[in-house]
Amino acid sequence: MGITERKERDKREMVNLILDSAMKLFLEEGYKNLTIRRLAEKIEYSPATIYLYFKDKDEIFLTLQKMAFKEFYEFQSSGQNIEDPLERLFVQGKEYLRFAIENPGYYELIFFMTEPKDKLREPEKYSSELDSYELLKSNVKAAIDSGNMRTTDVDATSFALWSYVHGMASLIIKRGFLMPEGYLDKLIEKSFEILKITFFKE
Amino acid sequence: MGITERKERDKREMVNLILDSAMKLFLEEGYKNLTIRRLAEKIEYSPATIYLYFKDKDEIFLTLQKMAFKEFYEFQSSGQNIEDPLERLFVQGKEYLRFAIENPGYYELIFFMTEPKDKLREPEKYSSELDSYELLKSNVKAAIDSGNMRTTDVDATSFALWSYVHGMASLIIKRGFLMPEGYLDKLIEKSFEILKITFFKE
Amino acid sequence: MGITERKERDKREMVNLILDSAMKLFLEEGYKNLTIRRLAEKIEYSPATIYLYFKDKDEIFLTLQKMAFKEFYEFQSSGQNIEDPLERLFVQGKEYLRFAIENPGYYELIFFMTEPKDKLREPEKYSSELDSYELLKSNVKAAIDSGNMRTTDVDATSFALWSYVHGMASLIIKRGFLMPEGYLDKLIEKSFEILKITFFKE
Amino acid sequence: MGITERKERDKREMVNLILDSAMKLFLEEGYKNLTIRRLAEKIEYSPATIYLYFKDKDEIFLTLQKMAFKEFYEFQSSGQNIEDPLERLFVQGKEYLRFAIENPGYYELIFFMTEPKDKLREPEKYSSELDSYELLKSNVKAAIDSGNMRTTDVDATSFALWSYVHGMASLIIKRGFLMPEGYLDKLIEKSFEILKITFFKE
DNA sequence: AATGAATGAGAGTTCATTCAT
DNA sequence: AATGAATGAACTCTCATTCAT
Repeated sequence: MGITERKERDKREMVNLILDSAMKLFLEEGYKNLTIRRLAEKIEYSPATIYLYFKDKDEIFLTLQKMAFKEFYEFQSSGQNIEDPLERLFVQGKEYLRFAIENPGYYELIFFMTEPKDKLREPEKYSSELDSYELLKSNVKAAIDSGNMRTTDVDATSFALWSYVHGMASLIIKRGFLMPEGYLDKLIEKSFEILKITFFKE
Repeated sequence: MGITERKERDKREMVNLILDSAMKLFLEEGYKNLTIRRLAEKIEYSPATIYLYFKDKDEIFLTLQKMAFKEFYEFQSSGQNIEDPLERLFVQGKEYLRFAIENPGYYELIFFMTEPKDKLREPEKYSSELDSYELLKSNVKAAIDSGNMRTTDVDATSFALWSYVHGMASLIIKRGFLMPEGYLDKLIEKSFEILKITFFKE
Repeated sequence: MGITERKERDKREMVNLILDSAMKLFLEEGYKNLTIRRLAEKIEYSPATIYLYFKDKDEIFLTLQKMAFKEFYEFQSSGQNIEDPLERLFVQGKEYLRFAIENPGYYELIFFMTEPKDKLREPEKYSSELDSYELLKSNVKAAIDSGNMRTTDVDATSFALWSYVHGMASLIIKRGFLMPEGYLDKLIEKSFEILKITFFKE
Repeated sequence: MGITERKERDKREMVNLILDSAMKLFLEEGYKNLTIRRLAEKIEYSPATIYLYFKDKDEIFLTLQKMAFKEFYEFQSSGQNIEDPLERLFVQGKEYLRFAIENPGYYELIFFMTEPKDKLREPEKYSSELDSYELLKSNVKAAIDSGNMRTTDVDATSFALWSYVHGMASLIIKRGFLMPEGYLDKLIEKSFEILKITFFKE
C-alpha cells in the first residue's frame, strides 16, 4: 500500500493497457495496421509514451506472442487431472479447439505469424510449445499403453492427433465461412465423434 | 492475326509477366517486400506502367491468390482417375501434402494470408476452393458407399480428413523445426499409415 | 535539343537546386538544421521528391563536401602559371585565403565538418586535398631551389606555410568578430607582408 | 558551516557533477550524443533533475565552452614568467600546440563548435579568449621592442603568430592522417625551428 | 503504351522539456 | 530536492498512387 507499490501497479496497468490494445488492434485490423501511432491513439496517449514501457514495436509484438504461448499451454494443461487416458486425450483435444475458436488472435499469433523477423525470435519463446508437445506425447503414450488405441506408434500418433485438431482449428478460423452458419457446432461435435470412432478401439 | 488480336496477346503477355514476377517476389521475399517499386524494377518497367494493367496492388495480390487456388485444384484433381474409392482418397491426401510441402508459398497464399483486408475479398476467389471441397466430399461419399469406412457421415468425414491433412501440412510448413531433421519423411509415411488404420476398416 | 537532353538538363537543374539550397541551409542554420524537411520546404517540393535525386541525407552532404574539395583545388591551381616561384607561392596563399573568406561554407565543409560518420567517408574524397598538398610542396620546392627562402626543408616549410594561411583563414571565419570591422582587409594585407618578410630573404 | 552554506556547497557539487559528466560525454561521444537523457543516465539522476541546475541544454554547453576557454587561458599563462621576450613567445607557442594536441576536445569546443546558435552566444564567454589575445599582443610587443624580431607591427605580428600556431593545431587535429605516422613530432619540432628562423632575427 | 516526376500519408523513433507529486 | 510520467515536435525514410507528357 506504499507509494512504490502503487506506482508499480500503475506501471503494470499501463503495460497491460498497451498490450491489450495492441492485441485488439492486431485482431481487428491485422498486423499491418498495428502501428505505434494507431496504438497510441487507441490508448489515448502520445506515441512517445509507448516507448516508456517498451523498447520498440518488436518488443510489444514479441510480448504478445509470448503471452499467447503461455496462455495456450495453461489452457491445455487444464484437463490434465482426468484419470482415464482416452478421456484425457479427448477432453484436451476439445479444449485445444475451444481455445483456438475463443482466442483466434492468440492462435494466429502462435501458429500463423512469422513477422517480426525470425532472427529476433528467441527460442525460449517456443519452450511452451515444446512443453505442449511433450505433454501430448506423454498422454498419447498412456492411451496407447492402456491398450485401447488402434495405433501403436507414440510419435506418429501424437503428430496425427495434433495435426487433426490443429487442422480443424485452422480451417475454422481461416475458412469458417465455408461452413454454413450455425452448423459449425454440430460439425465440431461430429468431428470429435469421428476422432473417437477412428482412433479409439471398438 | 489482326492488330486487335496482337494487341490483346501483348496485353496478356504483359499481365503474365507482372503476375509471374510478383509471384516470384512474394515467394522469395515475402509479402512485406512485394512492393510496386520492386515489382517494377524486376520487370524493368516503370511503376506507373503496372497501373495500366492492374487497378491497384490488391488486385495483383488477389490474382496471385486465385492463381494459387487454381494450381492447387488442378494438382488435387490429378489422382481423380483412380478407380478404388479408398485408394483415390488416400492418394489425393498424399498429393495434397506433397503440393503443400513442395509449394509452401502457394500454400501460404491460399491458407495463411489474410491481407489484403477481408472486405476486399471477392467470394468468387474461393470457387476453386469450394470445387476442391466438393470434389473431396464426392470422393468421401464414394468411399463410404463402398462400405469400407469406419465413418458414415459424409460432411463430417470430409471435414475430418481435410483437417487431418491440412493440419499436417500446416505443422510441417510452419513448425518443421519441431521435427528431428531427416525424420520428417518417415513421420509423414507413418501418419498416412495411421490415416489408413483409423479411417479405413480392418 | 531532343527530349532526352531536355530531361537530363532538368534533372541536373533539380540536383543543383537541391545542392545549392542544402548549402544555403547549412551556412545559415548549421548542420543540425539541415534537415530533409526544411530542405524540401526551401525548394518548395515534398520531402519524398528529394529522394528521387539522392539516396539519402548522407549522400547529399557527401556531395556537398566533394564539391567543396573540388572547387577548392581548382581555385588553388589558378595561380599555377606564374613563373616566379616566390610570387607563385605568395599569390596562391592569397588566393587560398580569398577562397576561404568568400566561401566560408565550402571551407567549413572541408576543414571543420566531421559528420556524417567517418566510416561513410570515402578516401577518394580526400584525393583533391592530397593533390593540393602535393602541389604546394612542389611549389615550395621550387621556391627553396631558387635560393630565396630562409628555410630549406621542403616538408616542414610546406606544413608551416599551409598552417600559417589555414590558421588565418580559420581565425577569420570563426573568430572574425575579434577583428575590428573594416580592419580585416588591412590585417590580411599586413599578414601577407609579414609572410614575405619572414619567409623570403632580404 | 550553517545550513545555507551546506546547501550551497551541495548545489555547487551537483553543478560540477553535471558539467564534468557532460564534458566527458562530449569528449567521448561527440556533440551529437551529448543528450540530456544520456547525461542523466551518466550522473544517475533523472533528466528532470538536470533542469533544477541548468535552464536548458544550451546553458550546459555554453558553460562547457567557457570552462574550456578558461582552462586554455591558464595553460597559456604558464610560461609567462620567462624573462627573455623571444623565449617567452616561443615557449608559449609550443605550450599552445601541446594543449591542443593533448586536449583536442577542449580545442574543438573553443575553436570549432558553432552550435548552439550564435545568437545565443554571450560575448562574455569570449573574455578569456580576448584576455589570451591581449596577453599574446603584450608579449609580441615586448619581443618587438627587444629589437630581435623581423617584424614591427604588433597587431599584425600577433595575428600572424596566432594564425601560424593555430593553423598547425587545426591541421594536426583534423588532418593528422595526412602526416606520416611517427613523423608528426619531428614535423612539429621543425615547424618551430622555422618559426624561429623566420620571425626572429639572425 | 509508357513513364518521369511528384506527392500525401504515414511508418518507427528520439529529443528537450514540463509538471504534478 | 528529486522524479516518474508524459508529450509536442521533430527526425529520416518508404509506400502506393497519380498525372501530364
